[in-house]
Amino acid sequence: MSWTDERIETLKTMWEAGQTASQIAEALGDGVSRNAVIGKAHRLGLQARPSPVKPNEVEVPAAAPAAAPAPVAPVTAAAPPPPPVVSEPRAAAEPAVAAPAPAQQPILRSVGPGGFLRQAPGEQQPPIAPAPPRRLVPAKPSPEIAGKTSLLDLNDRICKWPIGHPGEPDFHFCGDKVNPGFPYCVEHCGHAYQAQLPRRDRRPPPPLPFGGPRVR
DNA sequence: CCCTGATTCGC
DNA sequence: GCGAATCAGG
Repeated sequence: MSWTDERIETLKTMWEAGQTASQIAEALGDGVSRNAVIGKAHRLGLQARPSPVKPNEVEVPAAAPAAAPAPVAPVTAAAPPPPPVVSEPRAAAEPAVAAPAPAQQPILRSVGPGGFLRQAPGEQQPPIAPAPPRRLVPAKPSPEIAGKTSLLDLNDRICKWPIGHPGEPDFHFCGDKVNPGFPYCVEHCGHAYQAQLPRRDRRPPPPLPFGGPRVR
């Protein structure tokens, strides 16, 4: 796949929104690597953005007046404006009730009242999986959702648990790192994969993140 | 280890 | 122009 205008625009927008190169690469899909994104971003001229390995360029050789570049601000040059870095709370793990979520050393599997084993996720389908929203997929990433985990940011390793409701301005996804092998993070796996009680004893409907009355 | 962006360089 | 390889910091 080549760099079409749309893909370049997506790259630009996401890059400027502070998305990482990996996120952009996976959002673009089609085997676009992180390096491809970075390379293209640089070629497009849009670079900047704090790099972990490029903190600053101190320019104080001092004793070289002839080769010294022009002074910048004669008056108060000691405080350059801070870069507009929107520190992205990409993993706002809810403090919550500290769900233990004992990983999965043995396969995560619940036992029903009759003593039968339930299927573990991965063996078939999750019993309760939030349905993805239909429609309402912004064609262009908008700055409104910058910082939030939008649909564009979904990939194989971040939690796809929806936060809020589709259509709401702040609708986004959890975005935390997934519990490996699951589509959700450890905490939300605990919400998604619950042992089902027999139908007779199950009065309240399952806590679907979509559809049902507002959770949280 | 994982992650990040920057740079290089052969294609 | 492109992007894998590589580098280097967190």
